[in-house]
Amino acid sequence: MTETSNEKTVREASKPRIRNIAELARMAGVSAGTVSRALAGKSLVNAETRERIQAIAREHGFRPNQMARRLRTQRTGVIGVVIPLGHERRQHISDPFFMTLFGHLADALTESGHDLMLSRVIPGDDEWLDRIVDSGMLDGALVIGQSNQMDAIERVAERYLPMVVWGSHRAGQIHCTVGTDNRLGGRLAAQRLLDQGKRKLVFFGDTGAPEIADRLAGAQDAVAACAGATPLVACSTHLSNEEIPEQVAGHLTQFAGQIDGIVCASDVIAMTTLRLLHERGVRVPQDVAVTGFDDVPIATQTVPQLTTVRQDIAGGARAMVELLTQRIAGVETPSTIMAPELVVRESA
Amino acid sequence: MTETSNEKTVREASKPRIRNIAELARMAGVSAGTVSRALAGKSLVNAETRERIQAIAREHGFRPNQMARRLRTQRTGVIGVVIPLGHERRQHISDPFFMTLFGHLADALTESGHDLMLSRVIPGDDEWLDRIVDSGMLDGALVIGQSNQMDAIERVAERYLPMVVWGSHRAGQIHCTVGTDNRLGGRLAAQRLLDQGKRKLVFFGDTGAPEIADRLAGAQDAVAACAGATPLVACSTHLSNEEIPEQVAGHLTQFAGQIDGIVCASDVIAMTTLRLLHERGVRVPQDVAVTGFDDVPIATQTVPQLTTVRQDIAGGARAMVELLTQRIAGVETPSTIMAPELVVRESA
DNA sequence: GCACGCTATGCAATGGATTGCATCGTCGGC
DNA sequence: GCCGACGATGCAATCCATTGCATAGCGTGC
Repeated sequence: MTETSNEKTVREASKPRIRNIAELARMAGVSAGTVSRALAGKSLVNAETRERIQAIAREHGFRPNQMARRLRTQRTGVIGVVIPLGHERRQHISDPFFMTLFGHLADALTESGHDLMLSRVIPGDDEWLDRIVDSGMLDGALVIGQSNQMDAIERVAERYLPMVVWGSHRAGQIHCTVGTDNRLGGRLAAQRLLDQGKRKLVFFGDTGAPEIADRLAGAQDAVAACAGATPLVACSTHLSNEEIPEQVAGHLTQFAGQIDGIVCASDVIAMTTLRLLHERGVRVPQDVAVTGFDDVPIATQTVPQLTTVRQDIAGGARAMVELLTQRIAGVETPSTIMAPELVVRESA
Repeated sequence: MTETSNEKTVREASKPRIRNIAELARMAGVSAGTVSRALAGKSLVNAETRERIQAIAREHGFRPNQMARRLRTQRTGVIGVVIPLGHERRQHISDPFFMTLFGHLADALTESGHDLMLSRVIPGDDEWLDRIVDSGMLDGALVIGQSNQMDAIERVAERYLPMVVWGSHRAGQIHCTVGTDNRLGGRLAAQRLLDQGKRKLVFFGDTGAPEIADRLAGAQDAVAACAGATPLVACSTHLSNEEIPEQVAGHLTQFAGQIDGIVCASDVIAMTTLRLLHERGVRVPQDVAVTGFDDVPIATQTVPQLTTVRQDIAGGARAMVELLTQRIAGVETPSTIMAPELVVRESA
């Protein structure tokens, strides 16, 4: 039954299917080597022969087996994009920042002729990244976010060159990162609130990830430098979509009436914060001003529109691919740190 | 220079690297075949020998070359996820619906032990899908959205069994789809507006994609069945994030004061609509009620929260993977159509 | 007319794991 | 003490495209 329906479906193309290069060679009356060269468009083959071979291939819809090709050439053309979900299992599915970066990476990789293989990992042991880079499937790896896996990443970087990581750069680290100056970004956000006359600020974010910790540090820098400002309070707020509303609501209740500015570690947190403030009848930005971080597309669609710190996600994606290409070629590239930019809209 | 830094980096592991199974076999004093069996955990090998071989492999961080394995076994364990960007080049990068589905697919595939290879294609010719499925890299393909590429998909489905498509099912079509009953969904949305006493409805969406066309048809069904309701007007609104605000703004200006309900083809369109209505001082839902479609996570974060038609995205993703698994095994599975569900929140 | 060079093509090794079949040794049964 | 059986392992074919080297054929220059 199974086989029947299978065969019925498989065999219906107009021309008999060509299985491999040798078969095509027989049909064309040449050797397999010549077919290989002809299909690769090499100039070593007579133009006429090449055309003939390509015509047959086209007619029968033949395409050389990629596995064999890759085994032989030792290059796969595949780049692994790895998302370590260190603490937040569900974070990235709906996280617009990650998805935006991912989309741009897909664009940049496609343009440079690479395929993209996605691995979402819940790091169980400390070998998860080793397994990926040693699979023999990849020409290189792009890691999105360090999560709490700095050690595992660092260890692999010691021996595996073609890897670029989105995240924070710490002094002395081996692995190559692309990322924003998060500390400066955090400072810009807090400074904006201070400039608007706000003095009682809180920070919403999960400082388990190094990027977020940097943003908090930057915000603290700004607040500490401002006479009359209450010391910045950090409220742990995870990045998972399910948890944000509850946690933010808790914070807002706790600090009701005692704060006038909120530095959010991401636009997603900010968006929820805006909605919950609205439900409580708090006016934004008059009563409480709010800043986001990332400047993802939805930041322009919130009510009120979000004042946020922009990361150049598209540029970062291009940089990651460019650096990776160099590393695949054997060049030991340095990290790239991009400047954040304050985008003033309505919420602060 | 390049080579130097490369060598320096490559050679730093504690143990000398094992290149292939034969080398490991020599070290263990057995044949390559035995090593292969031992690493695969097969019972044909003596338990003691197996342990010894595995120990050596672990110690040296050896993992068998996947290319060779796949070439030999003719199975790759890789599923291609294909996103045809028929008309809207930028749509999917930021489209939360797509990203949510994609995330769930990634989960489901990972759980079933598959790797995920992403292909974003701008269909240039009518061979784009052939190229993907004939690459010899994939055990199967999942196509997200039919876009305007029904013909290309249908043609490939005639000869290529292991493919499942997210989208609409049309009578007589060959390819296997998983999707929501979009017509019913459209009807539910419009009916909700009618039930709230709205009588002058418009539809925002791009009917170039079959799913959207179905939603419109469903909405029209409901409106046509309602005595006293003005015929539904369809306003073309593309799904790309850059175009939505402009187009929606145009529609709102055009119909200012003449409408009291908007059926949006997606939550993203609805979200922008909510913001623009707010800017114009139009109260939602009192003056104009708005419905979305999809029920993506951000639908709960809008102001006011979005009344929308829920698609079971997670369930759909699981269904796609399940069907694909069967098709890989040679079973000709039928399409799955899921029931939509109206989720009433605040906007209608 | 011969030697040399160039182009087009064939030949065969190569990449690395998998697996059916053959083989060897050992143990149990009678 | 011999034979059959079974467990463990080796051998070699196989998957399929790529590519360095060899060669055949033709043309040209002297």
